[in-house]
Amino acid sequence: MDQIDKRDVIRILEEIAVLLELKGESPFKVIAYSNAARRLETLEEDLEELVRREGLTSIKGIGDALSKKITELVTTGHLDYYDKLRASIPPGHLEMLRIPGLGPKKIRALHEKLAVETLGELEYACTENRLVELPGFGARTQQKILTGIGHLKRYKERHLYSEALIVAEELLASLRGAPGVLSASLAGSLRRGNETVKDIDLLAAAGKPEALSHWFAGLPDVESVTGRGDTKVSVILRSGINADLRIVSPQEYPFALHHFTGSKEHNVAMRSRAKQLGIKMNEYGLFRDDVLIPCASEQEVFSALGLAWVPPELRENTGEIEAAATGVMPSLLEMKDIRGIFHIHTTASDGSSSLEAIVAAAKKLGMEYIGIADHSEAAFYAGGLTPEAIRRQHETIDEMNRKDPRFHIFKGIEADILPDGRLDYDDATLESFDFVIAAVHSHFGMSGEEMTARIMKALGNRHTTILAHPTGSLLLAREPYALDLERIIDFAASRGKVIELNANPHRLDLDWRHCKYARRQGARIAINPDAHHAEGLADIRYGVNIARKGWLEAQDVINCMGLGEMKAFLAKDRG
DNA sequence: GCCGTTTTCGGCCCGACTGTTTTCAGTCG
Repeated sequence: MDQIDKRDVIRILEEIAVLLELKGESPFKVIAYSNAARRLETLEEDLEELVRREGLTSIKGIGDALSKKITELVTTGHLDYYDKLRASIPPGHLEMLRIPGLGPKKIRALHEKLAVETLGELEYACTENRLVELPGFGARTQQKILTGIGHLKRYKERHLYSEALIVAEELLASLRGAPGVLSASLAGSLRRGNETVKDIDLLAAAGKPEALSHWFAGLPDVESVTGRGDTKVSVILRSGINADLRIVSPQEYPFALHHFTGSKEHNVAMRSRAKQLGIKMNEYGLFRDDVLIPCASEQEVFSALGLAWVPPELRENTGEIEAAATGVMPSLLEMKDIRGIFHIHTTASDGSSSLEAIVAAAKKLGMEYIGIADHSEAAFYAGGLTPEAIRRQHETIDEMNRKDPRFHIFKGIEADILPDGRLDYDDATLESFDFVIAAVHSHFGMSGEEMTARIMKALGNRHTTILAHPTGSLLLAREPYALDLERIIDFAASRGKVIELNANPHRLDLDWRHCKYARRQGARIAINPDAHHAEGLADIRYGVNIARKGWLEAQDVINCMGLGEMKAFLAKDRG
């Protein structure tokens, strides 16, 4: 019997929903499965315990059929229904759902008419111009699919930072406990905190490299070994992520740590600086006239080149070396600077945690205040709030604020930016909030000019406090919409509007590449988890990471205001 | 698939866009 935990059950239910969609089942049946998965996500009781006492059907959204299936999964580790369903659908069809413009019906048509089962076959059919003649398809659809396949192929080679980090931190912990390891660290883009990474780079200092290399290749997480020498092991992990371990001597370690952290561009610039100083630099050390300059730490490596230590996040050759040469580095934002969290959804719209659960989670994170922002009315799909629902929510919040004066809940809304740039709700309703987050959730396809004008109009609205996820991109899934971001940032800065750095690990939008610009223009940033459940509040750490990468300091980020300052800030904003 | 003081069948998931059509199916948020 395979061991199955709650997460597996949730994953399988979600996959069944997708498979049923591909099969052309009733959309309501599909929703029933994904609903059940969501219910389990927020289940407080132990799932196994619940199964044992046959209490599953007491959960709203789980009836006889789902209860039986979940019970089978939990008790036997398998689900016959799921196995058969999976076997009946080509795996390539699941991937195709991620191509914009392709849904279950079109995928089925491609299968029936052209016998397309894999992404490769679909791409080939497009290049052969065979989609053009199919009913319901045409030249533009074919081109759109081809573009989508191109993106998908690029995305497949990369992983979200948050997902790679979990795997990498576990590996690092076991590596540090491995026999003979003196020091170990993450390296590469993961150590630099990039929003997506190609693989996991690890570095270790050890006396006996060949023994450690053997040990690493034999880890239970390792699916297969793609290369193994005395100083480098490359493996594919069970999670599907590639990992490289470099093993060096303790003496080489500081140099190797810098070298394998990169980025390539940073290293090139560092080597060029070293050369100017008559020093040769590589992964084995710094050498003057072929004599090693000993360094016990990365700090000393930088210092030997006349530089202050550069935090890994900044090593992208975007001015960090010049800054380090002056000896003054920015005092980068840290998690401990964050005192409040905005952009949180509750069960009032599409969130899955109650206001009470969110307050508890925020207090646990040491926050002084939060800002609730459920969806506005135009977002029907997300259960947007009617004016009546808003009134009720505000009463609840007022009551909670009265009961606990040491913690404050700000009343906000994530108001849709309508296609013409107006905000959802009339002025009187907007007036009733402490803050308004304006967000684009529809009509992504407009031209850059139109989109820029639309967003600027929304930013010009006196009620708008924050612009949500400014480019709408989803990492490894959806490209940003067309827009002139710099113009928007300039405008936001001139009107005292705040730009969101959405901390959801799938978004991380504002991009770190634009943070520095925003800062220079004087636009303030709000790091918002866009949380849809209480645990989601902790995603703020990913936003802090990106903010650091974007050179932001506590003074640039509104979340660092204390409660009193924030009250004044939002009050002024209303005026 | 689930649900039910409208209760064992028939709702549930709304509206707009896109690209295909010439009145609309499929996709998407």
